[in-house]
Amino acid sequence: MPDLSSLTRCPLFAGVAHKDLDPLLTCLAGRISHHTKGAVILGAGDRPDSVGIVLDGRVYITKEDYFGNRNILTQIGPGGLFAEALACAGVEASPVGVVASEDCRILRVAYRRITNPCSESCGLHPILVQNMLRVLAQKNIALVDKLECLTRRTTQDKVMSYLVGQATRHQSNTIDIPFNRQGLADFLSVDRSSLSTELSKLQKQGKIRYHKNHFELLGT
Amino acid sequence: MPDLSSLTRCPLFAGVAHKDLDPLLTCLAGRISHHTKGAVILGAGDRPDSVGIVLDGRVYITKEDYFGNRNILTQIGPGGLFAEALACAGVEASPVGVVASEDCRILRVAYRRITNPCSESCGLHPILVQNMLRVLAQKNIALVDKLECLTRRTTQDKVMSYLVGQATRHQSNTIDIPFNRQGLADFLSVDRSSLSTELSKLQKQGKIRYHKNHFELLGT
DNA sequence: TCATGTCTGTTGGAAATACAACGTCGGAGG
DNA sequence: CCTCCGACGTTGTATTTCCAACAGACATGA
Repeated sequence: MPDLSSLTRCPLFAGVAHKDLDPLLTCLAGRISHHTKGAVILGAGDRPDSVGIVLDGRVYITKEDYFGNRNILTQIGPGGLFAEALACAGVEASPVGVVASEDCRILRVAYRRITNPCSESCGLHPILVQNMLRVLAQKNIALVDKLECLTRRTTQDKVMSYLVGQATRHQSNTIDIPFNRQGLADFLSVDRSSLSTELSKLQKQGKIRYHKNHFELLGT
Repeated sequence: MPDLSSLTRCPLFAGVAHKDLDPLLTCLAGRISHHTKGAVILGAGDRPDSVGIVLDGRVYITKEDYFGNRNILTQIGPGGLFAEALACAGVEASPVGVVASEDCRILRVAYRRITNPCSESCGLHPILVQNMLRVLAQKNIALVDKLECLTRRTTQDKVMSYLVGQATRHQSNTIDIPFNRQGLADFLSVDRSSLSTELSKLQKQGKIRYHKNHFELLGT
């Protein structure tokens, strides 16, 4: 019996008791596959008819731009999902690729098996569907939040938009962000040194105060 | 019996026969409300526990930025959904507001009623859930596509990223885009005249050819 | 203690963008 | 036919950002 401990961290299986996991997987016809570092798990252009779940290791989500450069969009670790939006939307050809960034173990579940209640009425499908809805919706909200930062035209506005968004979410004027400078710059799609410069300006203008990852909004 | 003709265009009710709509709505406990132009349909901070569907008229989705400016994110017409991601994600306080941009009629359906099968087993809930998954997933993909354009740092890259994305989706090197120049500039968050300038440059460089809304990619 | 590496802020020149202003084109309506 | 008006492209200038290089702070480990 394979090690499924990562699934307890997987939002798709939230609310499913550990003892129910194994029978659920046979009901879902989940297939576990192994991949060595660098192996292509889902190729760009393939039909993404199943949801992928990372059990061990990490995978890159990649996409080619118009120059032909393969670009890393994000990295996903144990318990993480991939290709779930593509599967739910019924996309024919995946616009992105999935590549093993380390040796990894992947669980694949056919999308139809999740939504169609199984004959034995195991009763867990409604939970999975509910979870899937929540996952998609939360990702949706996160994407909109990021978009709101990126639509700003100046670096100052982008940073302030990000910080105010975080502060609103935490209901507080002091926040600890999960990025270092380079990470924040990448998130906002700006140059790191430019970001540092603009942060200094904002501090001199009395709008914010900060030290490393800790920020304080100084609204009037 | 109210006019529900807009619902045939609503992706949430795709695949539901017209004659089934009325009983389905009573089963969903859908409530129809009227709003005059400018009325607040969902206030920022309210709990979005139901999905909104525009039957007639149009609504704005608005959000305040950190200056206190109320900003219009998008406009939604007959058959369109709003607050669906917020409801599915179980958000406590809405970060956006919904305001009637014209006199309008709104149908609200409690989120739980959609996912929980009704006692009379009307059999349509699985269709609704499937539709909801598809709506969220497609919106997800659209957001990622837009993000991919906006993460580019130069206007040329943003435009090319957009055009190549559209061309890939249409499987063709010639595309008619649904924007005029100002619309495209807004979508890419750049200045309109700067966009025009960069488009000229791209044409002189022999990378694209265009006339009004019609574009042609001249890859090698 | 010293060497090393990482993270951060700063600086100056090059490049890109925003912004305002203007000319042209083509359609709508009198 | 003419005028008006909006969409589009072009130009020049001010502003902003990028980019490369460097310096200081800090942690780690020999």
